[in-house]
Amino acid sequence: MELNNFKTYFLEKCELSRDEIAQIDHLIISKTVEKGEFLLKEGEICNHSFFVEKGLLRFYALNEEGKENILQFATENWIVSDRGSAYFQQPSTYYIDAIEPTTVVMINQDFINKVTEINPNFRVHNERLLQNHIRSLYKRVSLLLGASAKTRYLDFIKTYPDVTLRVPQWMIASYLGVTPESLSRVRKALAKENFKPY
Amino acid sequence: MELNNFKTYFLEKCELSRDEIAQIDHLIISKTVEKGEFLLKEGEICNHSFFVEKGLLRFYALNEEGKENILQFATENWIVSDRGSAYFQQPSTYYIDAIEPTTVVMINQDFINKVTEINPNFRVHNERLLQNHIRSLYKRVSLLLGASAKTRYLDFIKTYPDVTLRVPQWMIASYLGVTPESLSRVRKALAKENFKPY
DNA sequence: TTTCTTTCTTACCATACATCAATGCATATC
DNA sequence: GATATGCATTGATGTATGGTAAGAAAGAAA
Repeated sequence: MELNNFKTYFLEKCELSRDEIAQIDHLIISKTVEKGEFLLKEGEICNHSFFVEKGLLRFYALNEEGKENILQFATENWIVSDRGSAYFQQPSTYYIDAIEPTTVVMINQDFINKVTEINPNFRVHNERLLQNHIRSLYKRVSLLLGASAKTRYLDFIKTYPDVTLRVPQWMIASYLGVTPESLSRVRKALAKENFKPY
Repeated sequence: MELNNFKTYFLEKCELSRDEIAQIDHLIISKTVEKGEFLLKEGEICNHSFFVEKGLLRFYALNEEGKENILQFATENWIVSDRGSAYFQQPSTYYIDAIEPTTVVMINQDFINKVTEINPNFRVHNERLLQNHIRSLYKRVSLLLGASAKTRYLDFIKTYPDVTLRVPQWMIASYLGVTPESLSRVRKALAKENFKPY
């Protein structure tokens, strides 16, 4: 297994040297899952972060009526995890499954400790990830509080054009907090006003 | 100024000793603002985190139409900040103002560096704050995606009973993403089914 | 007290979005 | 080829919530 995305990520984003990466090579554990397979289910403790080497994951919750609320998608070079579950060692209330056949690198606390030991810069990178995450969540909340389905959809395809093309429409609807039917109508209205995303 | 809440917080939550707190005493800067005064406005870089010693703050954004979307309230012992703005040194898109006359402790990067130096345990505490923050944001997004105004309101008064009693209803409405009128109707319906929060 | 201001409520109507049900249209399976 | 399955669209209708406007209630100020 090559895992080139993962290694490039560490070289460029985390500023590790090739030599440093070689030192942790034996700790890199990857896993391949089929479409529909789960990496995390409600009730489990989420002891890994999943780096998407290839493929597409979704992170979602079930509400009381059993409806899926998609909180996040993750394509190549994204990391997804219920960090809270890992951090507080509490059962997760979320699910992670694969929308496409997907290869992930499984990052656990051991791995993080080791990398931090080799290069303390990794800690800085990790914090940047958290900060970015919070920012995107703030934006998400703002949009959900105030914006129409149309506005939210336009923001989505602008922010995640790659995801837009790879996931079924009903999942985008779930991410936006509307029904698939409503999203279909939003798209129809946009088409009528001659909107071209690409 | 006594700042007992702040010091107790550091003693208990951050596990600093009295001696260690004495060492940073000269770095503790507090500020008192009147009701309606701002601690942060859109366009400014948010170089502080604000620990609420006494009073009540709100953290909000304005949408395109000028409507306030309240993202967070902060009562005694809470910390509020646009950490993203501080971290990336970019102008904030948010506002922080006082709902009650409020005394805050202004925490800047210098302060954080100094405390971390004195007691590395502070870093752990800081990360716990971030993790908790992300968890609460996830929950918020889940509720906004799937739950009715009534459900969101019930969750709010359960999660923040103290805030519920101290802020005007139209601000709770703004936090929930509904109009004050709608919230009033939700409350009426709850009263009719003989709901007692306390 | 009286007045002024802000907040909350209520009534009426409008609208965005949900729900239900039918149809179309691919792609997969037999 | 026929048929099943999953997804997108459409129409009819329902419902939750929004918008407007007015009045009631509660504080704040005079």
